[in-house]
Amino acid sequence: MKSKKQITLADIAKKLNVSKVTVSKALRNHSDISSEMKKKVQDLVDELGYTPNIIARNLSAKKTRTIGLVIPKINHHFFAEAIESIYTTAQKSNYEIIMTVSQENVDHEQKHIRSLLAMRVDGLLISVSENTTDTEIFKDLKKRHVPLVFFDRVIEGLGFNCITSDDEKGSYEIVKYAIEQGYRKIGHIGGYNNTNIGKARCEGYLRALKEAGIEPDPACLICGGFSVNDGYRGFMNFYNNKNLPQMIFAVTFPVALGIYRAVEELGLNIPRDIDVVSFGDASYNQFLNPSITGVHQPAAEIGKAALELLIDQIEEKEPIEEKKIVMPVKISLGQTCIKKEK
Amino acid sequence: MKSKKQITLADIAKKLNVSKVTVSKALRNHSDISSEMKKKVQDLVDELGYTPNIIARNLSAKKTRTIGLVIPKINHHFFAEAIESIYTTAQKSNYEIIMTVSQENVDHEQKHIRSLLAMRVDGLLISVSENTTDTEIFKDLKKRHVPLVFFDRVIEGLGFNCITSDDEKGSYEIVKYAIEQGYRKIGHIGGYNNTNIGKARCEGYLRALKEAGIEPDPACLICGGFSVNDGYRGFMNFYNNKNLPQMIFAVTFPVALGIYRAVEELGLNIPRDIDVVSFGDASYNQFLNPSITGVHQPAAEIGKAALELLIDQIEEKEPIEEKKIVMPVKISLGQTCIKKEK
DNA sequence: CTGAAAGCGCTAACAC
DNA sequence: GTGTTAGCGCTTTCAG
Repeated sequence: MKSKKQITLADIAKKLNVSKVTVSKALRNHSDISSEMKKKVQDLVDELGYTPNIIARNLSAKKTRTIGLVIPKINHHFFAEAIESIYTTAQKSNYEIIMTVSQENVDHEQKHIRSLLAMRVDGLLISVSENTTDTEIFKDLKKRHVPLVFFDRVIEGLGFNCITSDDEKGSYEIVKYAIEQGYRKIGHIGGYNNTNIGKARCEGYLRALKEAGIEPDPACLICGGFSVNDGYRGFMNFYNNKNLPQMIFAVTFPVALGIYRAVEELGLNIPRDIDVVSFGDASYNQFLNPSITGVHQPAAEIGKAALELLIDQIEEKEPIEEKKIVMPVKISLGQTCIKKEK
Repeated sequence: MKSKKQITLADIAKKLNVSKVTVSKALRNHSDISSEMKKKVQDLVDELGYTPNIIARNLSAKKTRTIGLVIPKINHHFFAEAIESIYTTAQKSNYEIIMTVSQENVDHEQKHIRSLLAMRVDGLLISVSENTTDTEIFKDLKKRHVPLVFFDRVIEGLGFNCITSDDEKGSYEIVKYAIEQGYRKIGHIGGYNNTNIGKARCEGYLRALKEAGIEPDPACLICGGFSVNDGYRGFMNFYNNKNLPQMIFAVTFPVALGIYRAVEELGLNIPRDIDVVSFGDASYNQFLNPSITGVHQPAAEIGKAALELLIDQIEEKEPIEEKKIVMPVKISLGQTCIKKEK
């Protein structure tokens, strides 16, 4: 802000022949100040276009009413929706959000956390990158009593509150559903097992298979990331190994899109040649060709709940005890995974 | 941050029996300080887990290396992509972004601008809401010499730099293309004419019609917003008035999706009963049924260019003279708007 | 190479 | 009601 000169409290105090304190209080509508004084101050403020310096205020207040948000990606329907909801919620509660994007990169993630700490945010809302395995930095945050809530991609056991979808159950149910439709050879293009969601979704998948008496075939299980490219690569992998399952359970919606891309490139067809279900969805799913049957994730609710929990923690100053909130999910039917005639 | 007690420069200075200044300089790797001293400082910093207080630094530096970003929506492919690119660019240039979302609401927009100003961001990157008509606040920013760049949804003539897609030309070309495919009765579900993009896209549409000797039919032109719901409502409007064109040019990709939704609900079919082209696209467009033929917008490039321009302005302190950058667009073919046999 | 002093703009605590 | 004093944590002169 390289204006000619920022107007300060002192400027307007001088013009009014009062002290800075009077002006400061008047601005914050303090009961100390007479209403005439308040009016005089307000008028001058409007006239001069004075904008209070929040930085100075925060410095002396030692809090910022600001939340640091760390997410792996923006351009992914789940996160876009969660973020939007976090912003809406923050606005209602009069908090500012400083969002940072790790791009699934651990170094960025750590750098961002440090920046946010340096900016003295009142708390942190984090969804970790797919490569985050080192928990040192979080243990350190715990030691420093930094209010922190993990959402979606969480790290348990560190004493922080976590909010996730019911990953295991959702996965179990969608795979069970596929089995009920007559599919037997069901593959999984999954995430990394070091992430809670990668692991839980894989476990749900395996549980459904076992429960149906289907022996899981390791060759049908590919682990990688959560992006479109990971889905693409995963499918190509199956294809090149001449090991196409009948049905693939994609760990995320973007992974499913990656499968779609690969399938299209290869001149194959869904569901004729290969069928797909996924964990997670998108508002435009209904317009896909074919639309995907999958697990609907309450992204907005998760974002909102995470922020509210964090704010409680910040404001009520309660001792932080690890609490895990699991949001229910449900299957949403599309044009894939239709009953298979044997 | 309600830690037991934040460690400050003074703490580490005392432990080292030197002054705060020495520590401060050592931390910023100032040439004044001996390397032994620097090492001692660094070691203690690591040991104590000291995190510098950026707020205090910013207060005395009178700048923040922070950019304020104001956008109307997140969950819209254009913005999601632009934001992602802005964040990546910011990271490279070592700037922090504070993003705010107006939700297409003018009051929020103004409130956010004021907050960002109060936070003393070094500059502002803005894409205005669809309802923004009052330019007072921007004139005020101009008076205060606040570095500001508009992108996509811009306000011209105020002396700020603007970056947009080539809205008029892109619209002209897609409509011209539709005409070449044999469509004559072409409608437009457009945005508000008080926005640059709504206006320019409508103008391009009209120019193409006129050039082809087609008299524009006012009944085929519906103005509204840029969202999925606006597309839905627009289409229902046509339908209820029993005035369906052969082809609709949607002002944005979400508007096109709204049309898709309405069409599906009514049991109609694209392109059998009604055809659609749109301005803007999405990475998942290729998987839509049918995929849309439309104008491809370089969202990431626009975001990047906007931020770079802003940073130049902030750092070079050049006098700000209005500059308008128009990014070229191109038609991307999908499954709609296929040659029509008369 | 190091440090003392002053100040960034605001607020809390306590007088007057 | 209003003002004085004393910081918040850091940086920038400018002496030493």
